[in-house]
Order: sequence, then structure tokens, then C-alpha cells
Amino acid sequence: MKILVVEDDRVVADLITFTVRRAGYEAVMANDAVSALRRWQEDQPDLILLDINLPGTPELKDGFAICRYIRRESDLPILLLTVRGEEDDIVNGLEAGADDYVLKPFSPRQLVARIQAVLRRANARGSARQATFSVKGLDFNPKLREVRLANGDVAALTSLESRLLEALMLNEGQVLTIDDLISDTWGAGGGTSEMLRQLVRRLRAKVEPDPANPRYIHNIPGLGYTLKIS
Amino acid sequence: MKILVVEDDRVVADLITFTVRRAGYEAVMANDAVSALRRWQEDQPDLILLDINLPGTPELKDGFAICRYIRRESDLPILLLTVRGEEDDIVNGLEAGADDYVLKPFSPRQLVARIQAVLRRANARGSARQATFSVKGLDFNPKLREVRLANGDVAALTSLESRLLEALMLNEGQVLTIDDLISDTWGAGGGTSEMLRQLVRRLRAKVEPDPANPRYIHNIPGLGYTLKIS
DNA sequence: CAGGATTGTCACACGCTTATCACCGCCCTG
DNA sequence: CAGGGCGGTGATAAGCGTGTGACAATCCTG
Repeated sequence: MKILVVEDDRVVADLITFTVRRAGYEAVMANDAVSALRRWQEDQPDLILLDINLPGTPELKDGFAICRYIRRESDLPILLLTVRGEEDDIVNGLEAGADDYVLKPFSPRQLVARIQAVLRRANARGSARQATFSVKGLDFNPKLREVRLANGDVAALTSLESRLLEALMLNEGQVLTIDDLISDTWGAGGGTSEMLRQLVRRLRAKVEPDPANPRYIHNIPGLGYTLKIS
Repeated sequence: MKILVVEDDRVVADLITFTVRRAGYEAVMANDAVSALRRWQEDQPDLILLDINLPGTPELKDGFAICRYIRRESDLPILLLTVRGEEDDIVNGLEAGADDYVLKPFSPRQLVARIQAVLRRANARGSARQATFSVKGLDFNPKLREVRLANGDVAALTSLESRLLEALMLNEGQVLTIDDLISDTWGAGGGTSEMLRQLVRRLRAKVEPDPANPRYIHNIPGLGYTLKIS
């Protein structure tokens, strides 16, 4: 179990990492918003301890933004660190998608208890949901970023390909517009339609038995793409 | 947005309904398991606030049973009300299919925040369901822009064909004038009657078993077209 | 630093969609 | 019966969206 600790105050951060490590978790640290997102993507933690008050760039002003961003991308459990008395922070944070909160200052035992509770909850939630999407003939494991094709072959996807396929599989049978797919894959205002076309092409090359006659990823001219069988 | 509040303690129940109503939701109350299921079926709420400790019949001993039952039947979001300290309840409830939990006693704002969070998540999940028109022998999915014919064939429609068919299906049995159809398909002041004739022709070619003797799309001379069977 | 994988950019060709023109048959009416 | 409105049919060309190939830029890794 890996925990990402996002906290700008070095002293508090060290205290937290010490605590969680003693409780048997692996700890990764980040001291501002940007490095937090970076660590999140690279280290793939199982839980995030997120300080609300963060120094950061204007567009990622505070922890709420990170909260929302991460919540859009995954169902990773997020535990907020808030200062006692700031109830607005708690409400805002929960609205932004956080799972629970811990008041600073906190006792180590309390912190560990919350972490365990949230992890257990996420576990219950996740076991109900499927960790691996599968459409007929296509098994997709987003964590490993692998698809098992109908013929048994396993194809490794790149990060972008994986995101695109996940977006398509989450909405199997319904049409996603170009803009939807772009923001799902690159984030808000990230990519262009040209980039999407290339990405679709590359994903098809890995996933479709005959990329020229797609069986899964179909284009709806003027609208976007959809994932369906045959 | 309608919320079903299942809570046996009259005082707590009143407090909850007061809170959710002030937040702009409609509230329906049930004070035991049986009436909860009854309200669930009759009032078709959008979310259920479910107290775990309920007095009830043996086979519906507690909230978990209701949780499982409702979860089997629908994907209605369920928010548990649990007493602080009973952590087992939370885990059991989440495993039984609940979406989230709120600890009693709770602050009104926290309750509302949780409700909004759960609704947002359910909304993202449920938008996957597709609306599909169907007239006898014709199944039309406007999102995918495809029709399944009586013989099982699936025909892909173009953007304009899809709009025309949608207009016709929305007004099945009624006569739509040329101008109505033009503005429905091309927008205000967009097309000509000649263009409509061509479009009808192409749509018939895809949808009618015998385009020369239309079974679905009929012309009413001097008026326009109508969609009806045989 | 080299080399590969990943990702972004450009250019082009094909195919489908759609608009427009032309023609024919039908019904109605003067 | 002639003529005109109306609707069905065919063919054609313009236009756009999409697929594709090649290449450059970037990131990551040994």
C-alpha cells in the first residue's frame, strides 16, 4: 500500500510520513500541487493525503482543484488534511470529491485509523466495481494498461491509449464526442482533434484485428467515436 | 430530485427532511423497512438516505437487507446513516451496495455535501443509458444514429437522415408539413423542399424493405410526410 | 549520450455525405 | 385533353470528415 503525502510544511510532512511508514505503508511525498500530480501519475499511490492549503500555480491554486482533477481521472481515495475550525474547507473538499478528512493537529493513531477506514471503504467500493473492464472479446486492465484480445494476445498500451480506451469502455455503446474524448484523454483544453485521430489510429492498430475495418472502435461522422461490438 | 429518507427515529427523520428540503430536494419519508420498500417503488426517488438500524420484520432485519435488495433491482444511489463508532456497519453497508455513508450526528451541510457527491457520481454513471425510439419493426438509436430493421439488419444513418427520422418518430402517426420537417432537420431557414425529397428518398432506401412501396414513411400529398406502420 | 518508445505535426487521398440538376409519372383541374 | 403542381428517381459534382503515411519533437531509459 502506497500513500502519497501532499503537504508543503516540511515538519508536518515528515511527521506524517514517519507515522504512516510506522503503520506499514509506503510513503511518497510532494510539497506542492504540480509535483503532487506528477507523483500521482508516476507512483500510482493507493491513497492520497492532501493538504488543502497549498502553494501552487494559479490554475492549481489549492487542494480542491487537485481533488477535483484526480477525482475526474480515478476513484483513488483522497483524505483531506484541514485545520480545525475551517468547516468550509471540509464541505468544499467533500464536494470536490474527497472521501474523508482529518483535522490538524491530529494524533498519529487517529490518522492511521482514518487511513485504514478509507482504504477499507475504497476496497469495498472497488470490489463491487470491476477492476478490469471487459467488452466482448476485449479485456482491459487499466492499471496494467494491458488489453487481452479475442485471440489471446496481450497488447501493452501507452498512457494516452489507455485513457482513451478507458473512456470508451466506461461509455460502451454510447457516442462520445470529439471534445469529450479529448478532455477525457488530455484533460480540459489539452489536445486537438488531430491528435485524437492519431491516437484512435494507434489504439486501433493495437486492439483491432483488422484496423482498416474496425470491430470495436467505430466513428460516427461529425460527432465522435463509440465502442461497440461488430 | 426526490430523496427517500428511511429513519425510524421521528426526531432525526424530521431533522433530515428539513435539511434536505432546505437544500432544494423533495423528501419522502419511511419509518420502517416495509414502508421503505413501498415508498421506493411508488415514489421512485433519485436517492435513498438509509438508516442502518431499523425495526422491521425478521427477513428485512436491518438496512443491509434493504440495501442489497434495492441494489439488485436498480442502481439507485444509497447513502447510509450510521452511528459513529460502528465501523463494521460502514463496511458491511458498502459491501451491501451502498454508495457512501454519513455518520450520526452529522452537520446539515455535511449531509448535503455527501448527497451532492453521491448524486454527481451516480449521474456520471447513469448517463451511460441510452434513449432509443422504437416503432413497430424499427428500433432507432439516435445517439449511435443507427436503426435496427424488422429483419434484424442494422442500417447506419447519416447525420441528416438521423435528424429526419427522429423528427418523424417523435411525432409518430401525425403528419409533419414540409416546412416542419425542413426546419427540424436543417434548422430554421436551412433547407429546401428539393433537399427534403432527396433526404426522404435516401432514408427510405435504408429503412424501407421496399423503398418503392413505403411501409413506414408515407407521403401526404400537398401536406408533408408521416410515420406510421404499413 | 545514444537509442527506443511515445507523442505531436504535416500533407494527402479516399470515401461518404449532401446539394443541385434533370427527367418521369401521377393526379388534379380548367 | 393539355398543363401545372407534386412527388419519386437517377446521376453528378462539390465539400468535408476521416484514415493513413511519413516525419519531427519529446520523453524515458540504459
